[in-house]
Amino acid sequence: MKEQTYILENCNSFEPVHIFECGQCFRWNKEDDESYTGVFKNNVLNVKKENGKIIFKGICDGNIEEICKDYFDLDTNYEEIKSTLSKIDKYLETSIQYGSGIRILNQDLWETIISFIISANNNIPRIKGIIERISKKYGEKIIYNEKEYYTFPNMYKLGEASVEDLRALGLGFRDKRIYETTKMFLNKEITLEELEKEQNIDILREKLMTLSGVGGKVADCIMLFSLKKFSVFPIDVWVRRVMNELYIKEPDENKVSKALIQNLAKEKYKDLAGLAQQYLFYWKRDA
DNA sequence: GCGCAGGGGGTCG
DNA sequence: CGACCCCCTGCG
Repeated sequence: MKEQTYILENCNSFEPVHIFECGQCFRWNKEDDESYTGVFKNNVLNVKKENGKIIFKGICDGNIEEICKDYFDLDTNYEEIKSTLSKIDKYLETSIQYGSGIRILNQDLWETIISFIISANNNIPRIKGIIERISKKYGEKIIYNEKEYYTFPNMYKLGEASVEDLRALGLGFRDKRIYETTKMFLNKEITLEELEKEQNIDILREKLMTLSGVGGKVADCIMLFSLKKFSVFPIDVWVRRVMNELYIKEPDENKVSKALIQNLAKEKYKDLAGLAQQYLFYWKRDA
């Protein structure tokens, strides 16, 4: 495959560091020149912001412009979203200024399911390492700029791994969960297609939660980061901390129930709660 | 430098 | 509600 280039101009809502460091993805790494290189589907891409232009360059399985438009969700109007959210309160206004270039990626459902099962009780450097090792062992190799990259394995390839194989890759207690979830898909107890077409969020959430290793938080991340359900509001320790600090002000944040935070988020942010979560999370986690 | 404790984007029983 | 694998990080 040949290298392709696509340049995006006049985009005020696109900042590589915001997009790749806001916690939605695990396979993008910063280069020495501040650009980011990552693998998604069968593509290896480098993304660089220079003089206000976004330069996409890499090896793509198809037309680079179409692939970028889809993956970076370039047809969604973030100016409008940010304007709506900024009017809600001063916290959101500040956080949006801080993370003005955040975009929610259109990530592959299968990869997102497995990645967020791995994320449970884990930290980002280790999550990235595990996913890299899985890809290296079960994915396809792509050479770009004389470096080796590996695609994330499909369910059939990952299905070749035993629980012991997974344990050897450093998954820890998540080995069994990944093994079981993969088997559920291979046995067609559940399909990616039925998840992709399900529009009812509550039903979708329940279906996802039948998977081993998928609880409420992971299900919400999958819906937000892969299925474009902008209204869902994943609550992790950071988001709980922020919401308590800003609005609830309970001395012991652990006493604040998830339900209370969910209701608050829905009431304040409505159908854009998931995006509000990203701005707040990125803002307060860095602080 | 290196060794060691502490803890981490939650889920499950 | 406690256990859970194992790196990764930060301190001594």
